[in-house]
Amino acid sequence: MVTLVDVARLAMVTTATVSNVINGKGAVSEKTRKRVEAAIQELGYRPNLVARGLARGRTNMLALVLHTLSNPFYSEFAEEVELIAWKRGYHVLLCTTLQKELTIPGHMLERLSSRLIDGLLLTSGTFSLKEAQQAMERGLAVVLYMDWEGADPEQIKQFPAVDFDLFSAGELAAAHLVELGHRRCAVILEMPNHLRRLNGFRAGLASAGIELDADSIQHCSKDTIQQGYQATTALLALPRRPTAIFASNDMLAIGALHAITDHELRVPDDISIVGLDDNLMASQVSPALTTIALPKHELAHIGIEMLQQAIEGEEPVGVHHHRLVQPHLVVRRSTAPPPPDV
Amino acid sequence: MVTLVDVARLAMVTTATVSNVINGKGAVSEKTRKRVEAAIQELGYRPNLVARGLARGRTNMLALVLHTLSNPFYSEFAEEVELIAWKRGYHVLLCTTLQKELTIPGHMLERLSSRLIDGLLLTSGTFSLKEAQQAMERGLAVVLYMDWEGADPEQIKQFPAVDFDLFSAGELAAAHLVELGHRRCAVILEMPNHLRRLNGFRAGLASAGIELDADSIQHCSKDTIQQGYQATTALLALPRRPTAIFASNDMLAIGALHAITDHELRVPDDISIVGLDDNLMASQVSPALTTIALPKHELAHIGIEMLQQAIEGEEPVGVHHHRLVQPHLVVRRSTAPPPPDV
DNA sequence: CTGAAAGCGCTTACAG
DNA sequence: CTGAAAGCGCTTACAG
Repeated sequence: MVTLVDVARLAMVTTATVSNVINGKGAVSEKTRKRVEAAIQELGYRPNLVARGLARGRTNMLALVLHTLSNPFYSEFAEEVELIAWKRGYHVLLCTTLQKELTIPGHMLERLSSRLIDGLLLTSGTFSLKEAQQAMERGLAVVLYMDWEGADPEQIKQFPAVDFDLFSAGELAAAHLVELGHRRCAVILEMPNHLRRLNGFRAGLASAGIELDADSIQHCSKDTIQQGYQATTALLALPRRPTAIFASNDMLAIGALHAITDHELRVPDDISIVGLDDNLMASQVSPALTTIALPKHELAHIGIEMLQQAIEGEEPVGVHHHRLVQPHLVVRRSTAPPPPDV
Repeated sequence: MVTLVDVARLAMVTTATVSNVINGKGAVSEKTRKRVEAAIQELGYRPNLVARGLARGRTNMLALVLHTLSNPFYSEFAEEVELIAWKRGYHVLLCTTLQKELTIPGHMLERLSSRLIDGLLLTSGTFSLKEAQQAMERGLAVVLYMDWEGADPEQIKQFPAVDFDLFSAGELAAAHLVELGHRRCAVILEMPNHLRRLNGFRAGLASAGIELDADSIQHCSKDTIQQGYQATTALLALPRRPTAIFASNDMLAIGALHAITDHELRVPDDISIVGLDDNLMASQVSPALTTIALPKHELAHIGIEMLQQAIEGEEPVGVHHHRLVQPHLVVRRSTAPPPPDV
């Protein structure tokens, strides 16, 4: 292994100087800089990042903590995060918590707080805020990503956080359906996590004077096609069938699509569907799904930016601002005006 | 930050002894061990993994290099890898190459070869074997994961490698359809990557005396629902419509499902479908997909085991064995005997 | 502009 | 069984 010392020796300077040219700091004369660079080239020198990490007290690694990667939403998001982090010179450690729940809680956090990483990107459903607090106390920068609405607002304030404006997402869905002329709308949603979406949807309908019946709200426990299928089957059995369904997630919406088709009804002719998320499958199913797109790239970007600020200590402690990313409507083929005969 | 020195001071021993009790090596008397453990508890000491990494020349981190996470197959696999690595005390760095193709090739590999990680899990479609070779020369352990069949066999031999037996997967699909009584079969597959699956399928049919017509093979360039839809649409337009379709991937199979349904035909009454992969969606679509399951867990497990051996230098250089993981048939509702009137 | 030196927090032979 | 010491490969004030 060729080290700084080897380079220094060949270039006939001290390691401090080599370090300076590599990091572009300190004043180095043009002449010795050239000499050092030549030596680096000749020896094929690559800095040892572990040694650098120890000396600097910073490793340029982040951990992304997710519940699971088996939901397209999260895996697309993870890929996005990794790309953005990469561009800024960070590596990202992947941490998935779902399958590990049986092991000692906190064990994971301990390993992560052992100076290996500079910061933590935390999505909800993984660690508790109390655990996050502990991580911060051990000197880790922490940013909250997504869906922490259920938590105590006082605690949330302790952290920088980014999220989608999901209330607004619900409103957008309602506005679209109202504009098409629907009045009998139903909702299938994952509870309790998707409450904001429901509230937004309800508010959107309300502003057009439409109410949402209690029996036209179907709860699911997971964001799967299957649960969407079942929930929709229940809706189709209603005495007054809805003309439009808002699904709080694209997976649920796809399940709704299947259920409706299997019941010999047509989307959007008989029933319209609006999803939420705009995952990769949304545009591929048939008919392509009208959905509320959540700009993952933007969320990932802002989150990493905030984390970087926290790492560099620019963030005034205890006064963390929270940011919301705005969703937007993507109209495809699963929505249309309600059938005339209803 | 509390360090080894602090612990040593409190326990009134030297750092070597503290290190020994933490790592459970060297003989330490029961009495001092207790004292050291008490000191660790009292101070809340956590070893600095970066310092340890530098001293040991090993970081207990792996990198998983994937083309993308946006295919459920890969994201499920990644989650599996992370879990297994975790249990063995490794962290995994996520590296996705798809969106980075425009940046300088090899740049990524350079960063990864900077002593940050002990080993590389490489799937195909990411780095070239030449680049992998360079990584090995820089002292990185490398294991090849999946789908390297297109590469030069002489080069492959340089690496330990695991893969699914995809020829056998194709055979299984054929055997199942033959057993149900199908004789007019079609294939949709991603080319050129899925050649082994096709060959296996063909061989399976051949052993029952059935041939595969050239026009009943549809190529796709990507594993997406949409491409499966289009390929199937083409098959449905054939003068002699097939009674069964083998899709080389579940996403394609799901696309086939949609296409058939949209053409007012029924699965499996009119046409049977067999997928390949058994991703999370396979059981959720309607009808649930009969498919050839690729045991990802087993592949992940073996791969990490091989990598660990390579890291620990137990693997004799240049004599790497390759392992194949056997797939199996999962029968669900998308296959049935062919319709009687055909 | 360059060098000599201490330090980051561990581990690992080697004495005793 | 325990200690004294060197070493892992960098970075960072501080002199000069």
